[in-house]
Amino acid sequence: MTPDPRRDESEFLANYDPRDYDPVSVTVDVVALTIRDGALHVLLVRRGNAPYAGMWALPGGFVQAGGPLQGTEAEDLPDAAVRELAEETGLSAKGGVLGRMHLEQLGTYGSPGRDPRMRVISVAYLAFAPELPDPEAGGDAADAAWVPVDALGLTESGDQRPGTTRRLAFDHARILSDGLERARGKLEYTPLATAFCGGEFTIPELRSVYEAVWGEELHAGNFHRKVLSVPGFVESTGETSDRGGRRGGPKPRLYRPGDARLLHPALLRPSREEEIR
Amino acid sequence: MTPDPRRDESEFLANYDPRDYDPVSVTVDVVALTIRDGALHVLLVRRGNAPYAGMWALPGGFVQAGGPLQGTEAEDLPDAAVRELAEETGLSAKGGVLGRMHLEQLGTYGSPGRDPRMRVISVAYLAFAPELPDPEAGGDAADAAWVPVDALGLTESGDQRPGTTRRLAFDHARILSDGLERARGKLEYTPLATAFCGGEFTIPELRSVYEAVWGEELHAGNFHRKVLSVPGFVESTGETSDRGGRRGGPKPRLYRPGDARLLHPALLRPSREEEIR
DNA sequence: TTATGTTGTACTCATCCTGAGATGAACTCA
DNA sequence: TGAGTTCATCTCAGGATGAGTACAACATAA
Repeated sequence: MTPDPRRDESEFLANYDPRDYDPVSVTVDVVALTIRDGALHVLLVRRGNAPYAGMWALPGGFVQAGGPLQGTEAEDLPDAAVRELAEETGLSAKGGVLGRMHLEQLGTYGSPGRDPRMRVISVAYLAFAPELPDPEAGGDAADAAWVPVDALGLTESGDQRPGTTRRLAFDHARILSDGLERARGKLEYTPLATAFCGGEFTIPELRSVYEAVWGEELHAGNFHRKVLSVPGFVESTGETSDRGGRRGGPKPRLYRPGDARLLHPALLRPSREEEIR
Repeated sequence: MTPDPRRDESEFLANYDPRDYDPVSVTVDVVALTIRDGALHVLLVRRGNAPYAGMWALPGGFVQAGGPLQGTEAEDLPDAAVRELAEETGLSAKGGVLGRMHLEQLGTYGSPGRDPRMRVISVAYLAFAPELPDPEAGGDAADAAWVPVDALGLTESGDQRPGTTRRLAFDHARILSDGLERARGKLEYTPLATAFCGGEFTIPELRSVYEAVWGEELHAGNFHRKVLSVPGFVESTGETSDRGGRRGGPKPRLYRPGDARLLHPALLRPSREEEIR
């Protein structure tokens, strides 16, 4: 049940006055992940003003509520996430890469006191992107960059280790930790690792995505067999890659994402044994 | 990044006026599931007033923002979920069953127009409860009841089949569908099925939980072997059940929930094959 | 050119997990 | 007493997995 049902609709609207209510702000924050140089990176912006001036934060901002006061259109939550991402990266929201990128809701963070100024409920989104250009600081940000997640010193409990230079504002260390754990899990039972690659990729490239997200090396032969045996994971293009920069070996074959939405059987990560309880 | 960082904190608070902003309301809705007579039930309340008067809805309501206008304490989101559940069931929130019940965030629903009155962002929670007494309609509800989910005619796309008598208000059919799918998945890789049982249970009782949630019969022998072989899923009490009502056979042994938080290896549901793409 | 090291792909093999069925003992009900 | 049901365990075949091996294709250095 959503708001107060004790008045009927027209009566409610006639009697409603926002001044009767304590204000709650709703924002979206985006955990945008990509692979650069074989390492997992997250998009961060640097805050120019208090609170948390100089610290880094996830890109995000207000959801446009829709109404007469600001004169904005009401905006759906995923649209707000893409808009905020576009404002920070300088990429176009609709036609470009951002429109085809994988985006899913991560969770909502609303503890009292998570923003020192006022009550803020933040809906976090998780995005998987292929390699994108360096962002241009825009909007409210003093700076914006793809940052290797290993450089943030995240602990399992959602904090940052003491001594980490890049500190995260608000509860964004927790949100990012949750996003990383979600990403690690998603790679197990969905084909979303292909969302980190471009339109075509080789099996070794796909393997390097898994290794970057999971943080451990995988057995090349078994990975190859597994990917090709799961129906709908990838489909062959018939071509071979001529990308340079490799240190030897035959030209790897090229593949496209398949049409499966779930991997069956799943690709379970080896380290899962230890973190069971 | 959360709100406007262009002013510092004290300046922001001095200049902040909620009348400058279009209002957004934040509610929590709860998908509370339990097993009754071997069938999966969800807690629903019947709306007494417009909009959607006479229709059924998930229990829920406003989050207390905290502030001078209503004079309420700021309330964390899970606390709001438990409070709303307590108001509908008549059970005590803190000490009783509701305090020990499994509760997790399901997702946030904020499409413009999902509430005809105003912009409402709803944070949905998912609860697994052991068998609870019939609820007493309280708070805003005209009626409250545990309803078999099969009687709601839910389709995979989150709608209700035409001809279903109990219609769900707002987008609650979608929220409930998402909650059911989450529950089905959770049973695969977590020991949360035990949250539907009381403190002690038999393997056949646990199996009936899986069968009710997954909607398919399981092989008794294989299920037994699997549950006992997964480390930390259940631990024996050494006792046997003397519960009546069974149609024959030896007295089953009693078990307690174990200390595992994840099932490894997982208990995969057989029907997963068909819904892969 | 040759030698060396690296990489992509394919194969083997022992082990584990799973699904399907069978068995026997314990219990209820007619 | 007999028939039917249920709990618990066992067997067996097939599939999936982890670890290792093999070899050709390629880059680079000697």
